[in-house]
Order: sequence, then structure tokens, then C-alpha cells
Amino acid sequence: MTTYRTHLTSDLSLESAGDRAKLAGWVAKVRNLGGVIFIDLRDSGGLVQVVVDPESVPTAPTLRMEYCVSVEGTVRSRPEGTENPGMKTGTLEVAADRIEVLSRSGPLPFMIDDRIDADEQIRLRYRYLDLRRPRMAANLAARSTCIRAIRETLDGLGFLDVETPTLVNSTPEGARDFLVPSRLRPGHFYALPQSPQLFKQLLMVSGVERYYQIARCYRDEDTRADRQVEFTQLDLEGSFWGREDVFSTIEKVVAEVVRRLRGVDLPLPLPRLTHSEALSRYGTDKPDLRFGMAISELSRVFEGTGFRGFGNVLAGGGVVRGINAGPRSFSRAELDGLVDRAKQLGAAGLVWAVVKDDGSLRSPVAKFLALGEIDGMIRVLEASPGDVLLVVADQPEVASAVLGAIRLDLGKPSDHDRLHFVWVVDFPVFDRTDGGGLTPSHHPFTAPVSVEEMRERPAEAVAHAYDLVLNGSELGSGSVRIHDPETQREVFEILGISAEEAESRFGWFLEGLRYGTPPHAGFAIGIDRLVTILRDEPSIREVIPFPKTQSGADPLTTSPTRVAGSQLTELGIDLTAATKAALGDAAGAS
RNA sequence: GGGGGCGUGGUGAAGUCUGGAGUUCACGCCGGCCUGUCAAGCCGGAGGUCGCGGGUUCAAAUCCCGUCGUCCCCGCCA
Repeated sequence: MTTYRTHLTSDLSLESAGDRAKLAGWVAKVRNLGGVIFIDLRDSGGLVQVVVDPESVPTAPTLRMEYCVSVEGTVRSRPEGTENPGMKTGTLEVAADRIEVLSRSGPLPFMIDDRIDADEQIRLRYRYLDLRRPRMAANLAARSTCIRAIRETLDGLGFLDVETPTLVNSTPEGARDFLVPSRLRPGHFYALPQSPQLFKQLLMVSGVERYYQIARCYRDEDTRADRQVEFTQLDLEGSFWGREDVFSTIEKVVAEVVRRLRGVDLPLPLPRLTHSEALSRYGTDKPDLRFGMAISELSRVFEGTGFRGFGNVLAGGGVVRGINAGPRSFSRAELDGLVDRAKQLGAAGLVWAVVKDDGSLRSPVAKFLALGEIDGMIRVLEASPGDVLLVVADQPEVASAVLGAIRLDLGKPSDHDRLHFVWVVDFPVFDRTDGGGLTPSHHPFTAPVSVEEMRERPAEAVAHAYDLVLNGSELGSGSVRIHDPETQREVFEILGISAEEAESRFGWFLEGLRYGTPPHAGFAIGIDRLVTILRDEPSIREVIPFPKTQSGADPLTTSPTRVAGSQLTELGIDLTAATKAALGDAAGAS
């Protein structure tokens, strides 16, 4: 098969018993019994046991863990009673007659073993060893399979894979850009792209009609378990498309990825939920629908209530909402902990109530509630004896956000064995900023459903914008785009971006829109996140070969690093005195 | 920018609350024994500035202050 081998370990089976085999790989384990030596040989296909008998190999070389070796021998079934059912190749072994050490390994910084997790920083420092672990190797393979499934699906649908630049213009809104100084134009900078957005829209102007790209994107923001500064997305756009074309295409892609990585068929079409419904029922725009515990509206139940805690809020335009946390045996301390948690999340308080067998409530506020209110709560929350009910009275967004967070605290499954995809549709065109202004909910190139509505009530206007959510995680976003320069101008105006400013920053793009732009729509899916969930990994870093730490460092290469002063001079860059001082440089030196 | 967790031979953990000799366990490493093991077994051995700096104390892995690294979360992520 190659210069060094005839078989991968995964090629071996009982049917090849009696065959000659030349294997090459790494020593995963040595069991030296004094005469016979067993080696677990690992290659990219898996593991197989190699038997080194002193009669066949009188002068076996010293073998230690992770030595890279070449083995020649005969495939045979294992003697009866020595099979290992825990091993894929556990019914067979390779009887070696020649062993050669191709290269030795020093003592390992940690064991190459899925059962043991070394400190992540050490794993990253020696990532090349970490990636030898079967779980990590499988993650790399899953990532590759995912991208292959995407490409094959989209190639079959007539999409064109087009590359867009990764040295682009910086834009002040959105995430921070990574900047790249220009040597030929000192004082000028490129930015690394946060997404290929404007280029793919121009490709629609170019008549590409169906575009996709596996695109590397960069955002200079703090990382999280599900975010890296550098990440990969499937970026996709179609001309003469509305949102249904986006949905059906993305659903085909996702279903194929899930089929190959999970071996299951996703029921299509995927369910949909409106943005406002997601917020009111789950308190978030990325609801985890693997479990219920939805938020219910209780305001009408408490209309005219004598309980001032609720009555005052209702009178002030607030709402009363609650969740049924189901049958639970919380201690008083645990229930009080939930109240603290609600306060920490910004609610004035939280009312808990346990349904008693006789249909009454055990609750600090039970004595303030009318019988009809208690019955109403039980009816709306579909509560049974033993259920714990949690109620928040506050402004609508606060009540839902707090209950949504507690819902996740109490109910979120810790694994991703089940998959629950949902489209969250009808995002607003704009969100309110803290200062009371408007900011794009998605991005400023998103088409409003109705231009009239956007003009008249911009803060309430609904956009042709949608997210794909999997198990409470935002996988990606998309929208129908604005293809009409006049509408684009109006959006900038509402955002407070003057015509001159829009022209100077996006003029190159806006001009393109003036040359017969087809209606178009598109989407982008975070590949790292998708693979993370499908592999049931706790962090995005587990599916990225060489990820960065929370401080943006790479323990393997030690990047980012300082550069020679001459490089900075060539770029016309001078570090500030404060930076030099922090670096311990003498004044003037760099 | 903020809140929290963690940092102990090469690795993982216990010890820290309640200060008293670098103590313990497992893996790995080195040497020896062992011919059907498979997280092999048995015997012996080496290996640590308890992240770093300062303070309190007769005495600090342990208490206090600071700092660095890392992880989780909030902010942030059009």
C-alpha cells in the first residue's frame, strides 16, 4: 500500500488470517512477559495486537511507548480464550517475524490515552501528541467528514466554491478586527475578515448565483468554550432566492452531515419558531428544545390580585410568568438559592411554590394568593402534586430572560446524544442599544420584511433574518439581503450612518448594487460548533487542531510573539511608551 | 473591564478549611524477574524551589497581599 506497509490495522480481519502483513505505526503499549512480548500497534486505522515470540524474533529491539515502528508478520486468529472483546481487532493478532524501530520517542509529557485528560495547556503545548489520542484523531476525522459532506452536497446542487480575500477592509461596527499593517502604504491597514459577507453579495452581482466557501473568519473578541478568535464557517449565498431556498439548502447540508457523523436521518423540514416566541417561551433567541419547561404567561391569572408583589408589577406594565420545573425535592436552601440566582440575573425576586397533594401550595406567598389564582397557576402550568413552580413578575424581557436562564440551570442535558434543531425566524431588523439608538440585529445588509414597516416603526420591524439553533447553541445565521440600493440607503439612514459616511466606507459595495443586483439570500454555519456538538465535546477547542487559549495564545508556538524593531520600522509602526514600559523595554528601544 | 474555579515529582489526584519534617495514592520513567498478556503482574529505584514575588509566624503547600498562567461565566461576540 505504501513503501512502509501493506495493510492498515483497520484492513485486517479474520478473513485475512494466514496473510502476510507489513504494518507501520506507533507503539501504544508494550506488555513484555519476559519471553513473549505483546505490542498494541496504533496507526490511523486503529489498534492491533502484535505478538513478538522469541523463537520468531530472537533479537527484538527495545520497544517503548510511542516508538514509531515497522512490523512484518502473519495475521492469525488469537488462541481460544485470549480474544479481547473490548478491541475492534480483538479476535486476531499479528505474529511478528521482523520488527524495526523507525524512530524512537523520548519519555512522554503525558499519556496518549483517552481515559486520562492532562491539563489542557500541556495538551496544547504538545498538541501533536494530543492529536494521537483516538478521541482527538476521531475529532479530526469528523471535521474532515463534515466538510466533505458539505462539499459533496453543495457540488451536487450546482454550487460554485469561490474564495474571497482574507486581507480586507476594517469596519468599525461589529466585533473587533484583527489588523494587518500595510508595508507598501504605511499607516494603512488591512483587516482579517469577520465573514465574507460583502464579497459574496458581490458574487451575486457577478452572476455566480450559487456560491459557497469553507471560510476562515476572525474576530478579536474574548473566547469562550464555544468561541475562538479564528474559526471556520460554511458560507453560502444564492441568487433569486428567498428564505425557503436557504432553509431547504441548509437542511440538505445539515442532514447529510448528521447522517455521516451520527448515522441518523434528520426528519425534515426542521421545526421553526419565531424570534418573539423563542424569547417569550424560552427567554432566549437560541432555545434548547431537548426539554420542555417552557415559560408560561400568568399575567391574566393574577389580574386584580391582592398579592402586591405581583399586583404592583402588573400595574406598572410588567408581566407575571412562570415555569413548571416538574417534580423535584428541593430543600429550602436550594429553593432560596434559586431566588438568589434570579436576583443575580436581574429580577426583583422569584416566587417558588410546591404543589401539595390536596392541590394547595407550599410557598412563602401562599397566604397572599386567592384560591382562583392558585388554581389558575396550576392549570396554566399543567402542574401536578409534587411539582415545583417558579414565578417571576417583572418587565417582559426580564421575566423571560431570568426564567430562561433558570430553565437551563435546571433542565439542560449535559450530553448531546439527542439532537434538536430549530430555525428561529423573524428576527427584528434592529435592536436597541443601551443609549436608545438602533443597531442591526443581524447586519445592516439584511432585508426588512416590509420597507414601509421599517420606515414607520423601525424598532419593531421584522427582518428576513433567521438563525439555526442546535441544542441551545447558535449554529449559524442568515438572511435575505437588501438588493436595492435605495433600501440599503434607508437602512443606513435609520442606523444614523450618513450618505457620505456610507459612501466612504461601503461605496465600493453600494456601487456594485447599482448594476442589476439579483434578489439574493444566504447563510453561514459555524463548522467548529456543529462538529463540537455532533461529537458531544465540551469545548470547541477539542475539534480545532491547533486552538488558542483564552488569552489568545498558542502554547505550542508561543504566538503571539514580539517582532524585530526593524519590522515595525518598515511598517511605520512605533509602540507606545506605555507598551514599551509594560514590555520592560528601555525608552526608545524596541 | 468584571465574577468565580484551578496551579503540589513527567502526568492525574489527595493534602490547604483547622500552619508543625516534601507526606500519600495511581500512571509514567529507570533497573531486575516473569512465555498468552491486553490499563499485564511481582520486586527495587530515581524524580518535586508545592506557579512566581512579598508579608504574618518560632514554623507556610496550608493564612494574608500582589502577580502570572489556565479554565468557566458576565460584559463583548454587526
